[in-house]
Amino acid sequence: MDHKQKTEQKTESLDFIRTRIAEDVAQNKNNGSVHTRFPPEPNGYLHIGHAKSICLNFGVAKEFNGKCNLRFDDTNPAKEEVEYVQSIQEDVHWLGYDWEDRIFYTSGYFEKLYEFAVELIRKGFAYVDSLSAEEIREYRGTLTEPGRESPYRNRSVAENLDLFERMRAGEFTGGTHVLRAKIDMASPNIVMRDPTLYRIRKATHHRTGDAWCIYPMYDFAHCLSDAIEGITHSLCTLEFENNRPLYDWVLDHVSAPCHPQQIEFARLNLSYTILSKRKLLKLVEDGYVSGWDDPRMPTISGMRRRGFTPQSIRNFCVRIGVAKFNSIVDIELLEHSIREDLNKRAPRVMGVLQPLRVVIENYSADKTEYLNAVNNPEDPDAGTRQVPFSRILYIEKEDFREEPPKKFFRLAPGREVRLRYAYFITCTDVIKDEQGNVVELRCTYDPQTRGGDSPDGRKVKGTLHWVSAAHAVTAEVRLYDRLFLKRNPDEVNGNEIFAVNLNPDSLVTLQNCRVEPGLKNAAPGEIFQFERKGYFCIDTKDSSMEKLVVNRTVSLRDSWAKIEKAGEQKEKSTK
RNA sequence: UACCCGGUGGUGUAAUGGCAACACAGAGGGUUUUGGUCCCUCCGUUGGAGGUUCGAGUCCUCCCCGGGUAGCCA
Repeated sequence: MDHKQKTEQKTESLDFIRTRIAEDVAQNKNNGSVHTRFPPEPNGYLHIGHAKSICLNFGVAKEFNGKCNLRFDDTNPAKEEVEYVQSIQEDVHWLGYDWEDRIFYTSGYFEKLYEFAVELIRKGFAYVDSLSAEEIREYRGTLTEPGRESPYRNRSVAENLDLFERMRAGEFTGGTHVLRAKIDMASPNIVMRDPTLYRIRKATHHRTGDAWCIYPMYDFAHCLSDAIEGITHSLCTLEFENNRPLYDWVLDHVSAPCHPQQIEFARLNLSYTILSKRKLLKLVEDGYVSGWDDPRMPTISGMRRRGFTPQSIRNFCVRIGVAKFNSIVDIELLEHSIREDLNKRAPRVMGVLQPLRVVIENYSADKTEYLNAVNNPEDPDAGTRQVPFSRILYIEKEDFREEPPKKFFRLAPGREVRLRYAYFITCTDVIKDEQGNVVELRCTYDPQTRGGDSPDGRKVKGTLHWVSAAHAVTAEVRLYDRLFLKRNPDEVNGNEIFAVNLNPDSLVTLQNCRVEPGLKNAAPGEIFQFERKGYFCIDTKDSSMEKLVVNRTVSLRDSWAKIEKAGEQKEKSTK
């Protein structure tokens, strides 16, 4: 095989959905066009699981020169709210996708759907049932036994038409009648045992108000909405697999404008994370988090506030792939995706989270120098900045150990380290309070090492970040961590609920952090790397000119923490 | 236990009858003024048993295991 053949064969591999769509296009199905849709129900905020679906639907459309619609699947007035339809639009846009003028609502099709229902009745494929909900359940049979036909199943077309019209007119109270498809009560697929198509719901709809009191069920509305919009490929999650025969049945029994192909894929599961709208709502309602946009939430709005970038989420969605296997993706992959993106784009600054005072004894008290610091070693175009240095500094508490363990390269009594972009300093004395806590370090600096290099070529193993006490800005820093302690938060004993697995330390707030003076003018939402600590962003809700509030998006990888942990475990096992 | 859908390293995805690939995680090493980044090495013969074939993760049969489905939710 020559080189050319090799590179030609090395085409990007397609997932099973794209493979299938590519085949359809190759066979000129739908005249070779591709049209998808993202159809959220506006009953909650979008989360990272929805991002997978958004990236898939909008991504597929773009790759095949097609279009993707945004459609609100709003057929249940009891659960849906305008707040959600607004947040959903904001989130999809923020992720970087555009539906142009193609924003639709299933509720916008209510009249057409009604007509399709009438068509079904006329053809003898639907009937009004007057059994109660409980009776319908009893008649349905079980997973292993066939169902029984409703005594109302053989009403005449005229009677069905009349009843359905009166249902619409509001003559009946909720629960007294439903419209059902006439399919097969003995079907091994329970979905096909005369599924309900319409139910009476005397509730105000967020868009249609009180214009309707009958609302179509998902199985009836969804396939027809797809057909009305000329969708070619209707991508949905695995739990609708059993519903596909019904999707096809409805389209085959009315004069639908086209027949989209439903394809199911596995929804996203993330370790240490809950992705169920019902449970996320519970976290919000019961006050476990501050709201849908709490930075610990896996919602798009929460992740945005936490400091995630749209690019990182899109990259993540590409990496996880699309398949039919129910799997759990490691949260580490998401963390890697955001670190990777932020590493390239986040300006570096120095911020001390837990300040320890350091006095440079041989440095003049009335002197301030401005030292040159690189803004981003990954991006030469990011330039440099000047950071002030003076006699009194803060360093990170954890960067000093009175009795340094093996492999600890940071500051200790008598030891010399480098202050980043500044000088080598040597610890000469340790000041403690009455309780024995270290409250201040006395150090000397070597004027020859300005900028961080020694003319005599001597090496130091540690480089510490620092800020000048007189120039620093005080900030509140919110350290966010995983919301749950267990890989699978649903794993509980007896009748406990998932909330028992909440991580009590998912938010640690530090009040007296000191950051470089340049951050005073940072705008809400701006992202930074605090060198050696992690990626942070200015909180968009609580930060102000008076009080800087900074969120930790994700820590840097910390190989010292690993070494230390391994050392501790080694000690444990030898004891 | 009726029907439907799945099983490839610790995790997630590739390989479309022809040398099991990529990423994450983990371990080890190198570079380094971030214990970051970057670079290198190591870590699976595809749930099991048969069969077809020159050749099987891929096709066939049986078995085992996992998920979904009994809303007037989506």
